[in-house]
Amino acid sequence: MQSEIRKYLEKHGVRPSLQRLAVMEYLRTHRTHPTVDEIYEALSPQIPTLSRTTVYNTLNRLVEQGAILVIDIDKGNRRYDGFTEFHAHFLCDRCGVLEDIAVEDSHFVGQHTPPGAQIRDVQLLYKGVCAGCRQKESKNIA
Amino acid sequence: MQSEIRKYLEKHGVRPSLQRLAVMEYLRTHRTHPTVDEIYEALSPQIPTLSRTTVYNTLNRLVEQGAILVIDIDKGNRRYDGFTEFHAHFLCDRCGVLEDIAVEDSHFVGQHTPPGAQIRDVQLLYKGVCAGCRQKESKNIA
DNA sequence: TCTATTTTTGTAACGATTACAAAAATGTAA
DNA sequence: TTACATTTTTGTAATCGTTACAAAAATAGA
Repeated sequence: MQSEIRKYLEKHGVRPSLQRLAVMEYLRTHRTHPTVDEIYEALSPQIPTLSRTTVYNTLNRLVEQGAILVIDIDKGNRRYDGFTEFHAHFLCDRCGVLEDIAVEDSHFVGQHTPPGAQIRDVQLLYKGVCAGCRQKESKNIA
Repeated sequence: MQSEIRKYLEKHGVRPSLQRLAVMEYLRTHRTHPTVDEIYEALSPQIPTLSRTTVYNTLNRLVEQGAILVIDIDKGNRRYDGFTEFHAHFLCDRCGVLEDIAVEDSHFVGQHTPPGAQIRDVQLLYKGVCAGCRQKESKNIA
């Protein structure tokens, strides 16, 4: 596990420090698209000296090097995705859960390019209300 | 023109005050996906007493009522879109320009819904470098 | 070991957005 | 019209995620 993460970082030109390994491994083992604070809180017990700034720095570096993706949704906190293969996301407006959606990419990638432009990234986001929140709301009304 | 904007607001349950009409009309006549500040600066000459807070309030209200869309891209400022029919966007990483892209919506809307969820909005964003910025960069290198 | 470079850390600053309360505008009823 | 209630606007202060910065710690190379 750890050695795979190490190779993954090196492949993307990121030196595998303790903190970077921990952040990268967290993203690879938690497909919840966590925020900076969620990552910081989760890793603090293991790395008591960890600083929030380090988490910010690390994530920014990983994004620059193409090792992870940023997802900017709604207001507030940025979220991160350790898996860069093309896939869509579903965001629940109510509880904020953000899920992966498998999508055939042929309809998106390489399509709809403005003349002369070069596309580097395609983001497809579905927004709405998840099954759980719909159930809660229907109970409240009834 | 003005009366159409007025009808549009009323259709969405928003009372057509002077400020709201101005913001809504600005979005319908400038398809540049402006930021709060761009809207504020543009309308200040016409409405000298205009407050930035009013622009924020108005935009939030319009979004709530489904009259306009928010686009959260990268870090920094939120951008607004006065046209709610489905279309994709292209964002230039370099100059920040955000353009509409006409897209056949059959591949997206109503597709890929997680079980039990209700979809309200679909956002498709292409990121890359626009024709103009590519040209500038190739000149700098040569 | 010694030295240069990179990384981490904590604090302070920044900036977009929101909270809040007062002032202004608008609507309604007599 | 007047009086009163409601909505909207406005300006300031607060909030909060993120970044800037400089010192401390860790790491790499000779």
